[in-house]
Parts: sequence; structure tokens; C-alpha cells
Amino acid sequence: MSARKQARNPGGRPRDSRVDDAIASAVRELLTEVGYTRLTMAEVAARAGVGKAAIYRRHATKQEMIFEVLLPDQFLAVAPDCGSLRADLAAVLAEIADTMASPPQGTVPGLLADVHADPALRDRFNEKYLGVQRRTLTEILDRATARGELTTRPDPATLNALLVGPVFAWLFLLTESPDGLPALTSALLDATLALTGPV
Amino acid sequence: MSARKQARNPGGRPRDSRVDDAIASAVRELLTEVGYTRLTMAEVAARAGVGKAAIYRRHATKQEMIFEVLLPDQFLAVAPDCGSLRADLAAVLAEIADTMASPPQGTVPGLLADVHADPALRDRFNEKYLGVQRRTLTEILDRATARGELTTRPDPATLNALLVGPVFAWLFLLTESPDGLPALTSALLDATLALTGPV
Amino acid sequence: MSARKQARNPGGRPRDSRVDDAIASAVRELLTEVGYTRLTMAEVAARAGVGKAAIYRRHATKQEMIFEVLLPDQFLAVAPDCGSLRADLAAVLAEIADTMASPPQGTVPGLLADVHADPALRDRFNEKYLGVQRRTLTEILDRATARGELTTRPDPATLNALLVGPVFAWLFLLTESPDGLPALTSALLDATLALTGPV
Amino acid sequence: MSARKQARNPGGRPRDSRVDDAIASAVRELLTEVGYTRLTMAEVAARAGVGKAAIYRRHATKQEMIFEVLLPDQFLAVAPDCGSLRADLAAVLAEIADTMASPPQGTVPGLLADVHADPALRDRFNEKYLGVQRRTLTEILDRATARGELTTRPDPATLNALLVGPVFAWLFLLTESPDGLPALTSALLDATLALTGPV
DNA sequence: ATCTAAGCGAGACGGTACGTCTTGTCTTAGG
DNA sequence: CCTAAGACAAGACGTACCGTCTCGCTTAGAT
Repeated sequence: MSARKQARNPGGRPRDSRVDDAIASAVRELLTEVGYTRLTMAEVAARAGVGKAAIYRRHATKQEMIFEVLLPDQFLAVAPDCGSLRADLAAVLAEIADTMASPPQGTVPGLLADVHADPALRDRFNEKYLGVQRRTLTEILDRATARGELTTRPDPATLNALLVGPVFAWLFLLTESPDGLPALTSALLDATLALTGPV
Repeated sequence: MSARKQARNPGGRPRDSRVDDAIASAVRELLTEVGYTRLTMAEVAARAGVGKAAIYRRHATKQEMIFEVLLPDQFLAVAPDCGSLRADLAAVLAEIADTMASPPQGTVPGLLADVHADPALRDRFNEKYLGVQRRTLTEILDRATARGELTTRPDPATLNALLVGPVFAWLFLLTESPDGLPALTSALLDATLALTGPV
Repeated sequence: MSARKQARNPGGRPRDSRVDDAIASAVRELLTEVGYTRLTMAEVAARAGVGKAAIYRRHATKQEMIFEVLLPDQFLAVAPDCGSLRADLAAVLAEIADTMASPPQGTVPGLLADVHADPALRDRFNEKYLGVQRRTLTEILDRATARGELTTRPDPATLNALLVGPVFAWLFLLTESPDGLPALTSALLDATLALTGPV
Repeated sequence: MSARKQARNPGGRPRDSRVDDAIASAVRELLTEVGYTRLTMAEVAARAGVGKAAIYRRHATKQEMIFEVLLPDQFLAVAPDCGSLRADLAAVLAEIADTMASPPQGTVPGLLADVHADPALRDRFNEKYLGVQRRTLTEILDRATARGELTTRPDPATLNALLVGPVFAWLFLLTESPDGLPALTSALLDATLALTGPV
């Protein structure tokens, strides 16, 4: 995922993957210890035992670094296929909720703000996060349609907002505990499925 | 709204209310022109024709300044009473959506990030924004219960997340156009009301 | 001498002269302790108990800062008038030699290199150092001419090079001790005066 | 000149002399184009079509590299013997002046500054440049003494400063044109010889 | 005909300084 | 006590450069 400018020419010393790991670990530690805003590049470098240049060789800005470190490479890599629309949606929602709830306090809101401030980061966010979500939801709807589970086929963007929004709001607007997420997502699936109409 | 530290001593020169207005206007202009992150106090002061001290006398930090300038004083001042649960929720949701959609690009996510970073701002946010929302929703539920519209009385926090979350996600995660909000909120109300059970 | 951008408008907090002094002292200390090359702005700021911005408000670059701190404000302010050409030249030469020998090891060569690398610094150097020297020498020659001490009037630039060059070479090319300067300047004056011809 | 660490073991690939030449050419080009300070090792390597390691295999530091590239191998290899003290001094002075005036703008002052900052470079400078000068001057004085041209035998260091200093000052303090050097050196010899006394 | 030590170009590495920027506080002179 | 202007301490940012190290490969001389 990282590796922004891969060497075209195979000559030259190759990137040291231990440096990637050290950076990622330092970022995660510091996010936990000091939070998104107070994380500094100098401290990441020091903590990782790495020069700042090694970081900037991999990540264009502090924001992209954090995004790239936190977003799992395998995020929604395969669309779940559990046999029913509800089960598929539940699986997707669980993975999304997990990705939101895992990073340390304040990281997700901080990142979202920077996504809105930095066009380059926005592009990466759209590509690596939103696009994957939309493709996965579309695939799930395709399968449900094939199964005859849907009377009306909802708009994927609307469905996306209806599913992800409450989880985000629960965690980052209301700042409620992640422990309440299961109950929330259960109600959320009931409500959403009411829209698609029972067969 | 403003006036964080009211003069204890009535003696001395009174605050100039034109300064308050000039600051508010400058903040709104700059949010539109350069966005939340690139707005600086020095530029607000220059644009408003005001000293930085005059700003800090009114607002403790940059973040509180923006929050106080943007949040309408009358936000959800009176709970709507339109005769039905759906109409009441629609009215509340419309006002909330409007408050979210009005500020310039990136302002709401920026503010939300700072709410997570700054405990003092979080207190103000809880008091002036979240608390009002929850109180209003509770009152609406009370009325609906009295009318006999509810078979099960939902948890206010869950309801809050179900209603506000999708609007937030639509605007700030998916970055879809505010034009799509009416369709979204309509579906949203349908789905949410399906939970409360038809009478 | 310092004060690069003087406030046009008298409004605003005035510069704190203690900051000027603290910077100058820190620069002198650090030049002595670590030398020209290893002096860093961050350390100057720390040593002076001052923010870096306070330094850059006064001095455009590290090089100009050192130049402005080291060059005495009164350098050759008044041309000596001792009654004879030789005495006048001796006085000027002593002051120039003193200005060269005073700064800590390596400072003068370092500064001279930067003068050749930075046009802005070169302008300041020409104005504050060379110009003053040439004007002073010209004035001394004028007086000697009026006294009838000169058979041929030497070119001021040549005279300048003949006088200052050996001192510079003694200190910075040969790296001989400043203790040898009196003997050198004495021989130097004899040689130079031989050119102008005895009356 | 080059070859700082000669291979002890004759095994292994020998140095490629074309690499030496390519480095020297690149250094000279870049000194002319960007000057001493802005010359970087990476750019020298790129220009020479050479790896940085190949440079550092030959030269310990950037400063030594430049010094070694610029100082002629044959600098003052043989003391001139022109039949008179003045002619000998003129020949030495011309060669020294030429060595100073040849390198691109700013190179000599830059190098001199680094000589004062780096003890290792200073040693090389003393050995390859100053020592040669002093030995040559001493030899010339010996011959002049044998010829009976000297009434008083001047101190070699003083003579060195008196001769070389004005040339240095002319070029690097006053930044006058090298075209003026012949006139300067002529006056300089007159003045200096006046000290040694006519026979 | 290997073997092997050292050369080679490319470029990543740790470290460190630079000059810019912003925040929230403080200091003027004046209303 | 307010105001406008702007200096202040602190410290993060992203860039640049140095001198070292690592990669895969080439090039001789010694066996």
C-alpha cells in the first residue's frame, strides 16, 4: 500500500521493509499516546529510529502517512457472501465499524477533516476507502437481486449513507461507547431492510 | 453567544458590538475562501480590521471562535409540534441537516476533529449542540407516546444516531451534493419509523 | 544597525531591545564555543531564550545575523587625523586589524565565503564595510595631499589591498598568531609608504 | 593527488581513471554554474555519471574533493630561478595569483572557510599549499642572499603575507577584476623590495 | 577457467539545519 | 477597560544535504 514512488530502475538500494514497519508501529504508538493532533513527524522518526527523509520517501505528508498506516490493506478485499442480504450487510457493516472503532481516540475525525482539506488525500480516500465500499455494496445488491430478495433496488450511495452514517454518528458525534455498536447495528439493519421491502 | 468573560467591573469602556460582527463576518468569509484548516487568527483580525486581542477577549481559542460564530443561537430552540411523529422528526431532521449543510466546505469535519482534540470545546459542543438535540428528540418522543403513536419507545441516543448519521455520512463521508438530502431524509424517516412499529 | 523592517506604523508593540542583546550575546557565545559552521539558529534561539521568529524578524538569514552582530556599529565612523600620513594609516590599519582579529576562530573566513555566495549579504558588506574603508582612506589621502606629503597619489583600491591584504593573509591564510600583527603592520607601513615617495 | 585509500590487497578490480576525470570535470562545471556553496555531491555524481560511493572512495569529504580537484599537482613544483630577486618573486607571485584567480567565483573563499572549520582539510592545505609556498620563498631568499642582493633577510612568513595578502584582498575582499592584478603586483613588488633594502 | 576481492551506478539510510508558519499571550499608545 | 498593531516564546512543518550503507552487477589478477 505504501511505496508512493516505486523505483522504476531496479538499480539502487531497495527500500528496507523494516523501516516501513518501524514507521507504522511508531505512528500507532504515538496516536495512542498523544493523539492525532499532537503527533509530530520528528517524534515518529525518533521513535522509529529512522530519518525524516525515510518517512517522506514513503508518505507525501503527515496526513497520508497516518491514513496509509491505519487503513488495512485488506479492507473489504472480498465481498462477503453469506447467503442472505441481511447477513451480507451485517458482515460488511461489522468490518466497516471495526475499521472505524479501532484507531485511537480522535484519529478518525482528524483524518476526515484532513481529507476535506487536502485534495490529494481526498483522492486516496476515495480510491482506497469509499470506492471499495461502494463496489462491495453493489456486489451484494447484485447477489440479493439474483436471489430475488429485493422488491426495489436501492441507490448504493443512499444505502451506504444509511448503513455507515449511524455507526459514525454513534462513535464520533455522540461519542458513545463501541460496546453499544452491536445493538445499534442490529436496529440499523432492521430499519434499512424495511426499505427494501420483504419479498 | 459571544462574551465569554463578561466585565466584572461595570466601569471602563464597553465592548463594541461592531467588533463582534466584524469578527463573525471575517470568519465566515475566510472559511469560504480558504477553508477551516488554512484560516488563521491573524488573517481574521486583519480582515475584520481588529486586533487579535479583541478576538481572544471574546473567544478562548480559534476553534471556539468558529464554533460560536457558526452555531445558530436559535438552534432547536423550540421542539417542533406538527401533530405527528413523522412530521416532528422531519422538522428536526431538516433543521439539523440545514445546520450541517450551511457552513463552507470542510468546516464541519474540521470542527468535529477539534471537538475530539480539545476537552473544553467538547464541553461546549455537548452543551450547545448534542444536549439540545437529545432534549428535543426526547420531547418529541414524549408527545408521540402521549398520542399513542409508539408501540416501542426507542432509545434516544440510538434514534439520534439513526437520524443524524446518514445525513452526516451523505455530506461528509460520501461528499454527495446537498441536493440529494431531501430524498435521503425521506427514505431515512421511512426506515426509522419502521422500527418504532406501526400502530 | 539591525532592525531590518522598521515598523512604518507606530502602532503595535515595539521591539524589545533586550531581545536584540540576548541574540547578540548568544551569537557571540556560540561562535566562540562551536564556531561559525556549527552555529545553528535553533541553538541561538534557545541560548537567548527567544523564539526563532524573533531572530528572523531582525535578521533575514543566519549569515546576515552574524555579520550584523559582529560588525561594530562605529566601525571607522570617523577618519583618524593624527597629523601625518603614516600615523593616519597606522590608526586605520589598527582598527581594521582589530575588527578582523576579534571574532572567534573561523568566523571571518566563514563570513567572507557567505558574502561571495549571497548577493544580499554582499550588498550589506559593500555598504557597511568596504565602502567605509574606501571613504576613510580617500579622506586620509586628501589630507596628506593637502599637507604635501604625497608625490604620487596612489589608487585607493590598490592602497586598500596593500594595507588590508597582508593582515588578512597573516591571520587567515597563514594562520599566524595575532601577536605578530604589530611587527607585520610596521613593515607593511614602511613598504607602502615607500611607494608614495618621500617628500 | 587522488587515491586516498589505496588498495592494500592487489586483488580486486582496479580504479577506473575515467571516473577520476569525470568527477573532476563535473566539479569544475558545477563550481562555475552554481558556485561553491550550492554544489552538492549528488549533483556531482549525477553530472559525472558516477555513484556517490565512487566519489567518496577517492575523496573523504566534499571539501577535500574540491581542494584536490582544484589545486594543480604541479603547484610551485620548482622554485623559479630568473637571475634576480625581483624576477623570482614576480614569477612566484604570478603563479600564486593565477592559482587564486582561476577557480570560479566564490570557490577560494568557500574553501578557505572550510579549511578553518575542518582540521583534516587544514592539514592538507598546510601541506600542499602553504608549505610549498614557504619552501619556495625560502629558497628564493637563499639564492638572493648568495647573490648579495639582500641587506636584511626578511622573515619568510612576513614576506609571504606581504606578497600574497594584497592579491587575495584584491580578488576576494574588494572583489576587483583580475585584470587589475598586473598593476597591483607590480606595485606590490616595488613596495616589498623597498623593505629588503637596495644593494 | 575459475575464484575472489574490489570496483561500479543507483539510491535508501540516519541525522540535522534551514526558514516559514501558526497559536495564544503580552506590550505599546491612544480612546 | 477597551481598541489596533504587532512583538513575543514555542515548536511543527517539509526540504535539502551530508556521508554511509546496501543492492546487483562487472572487472580484473591470482590461482
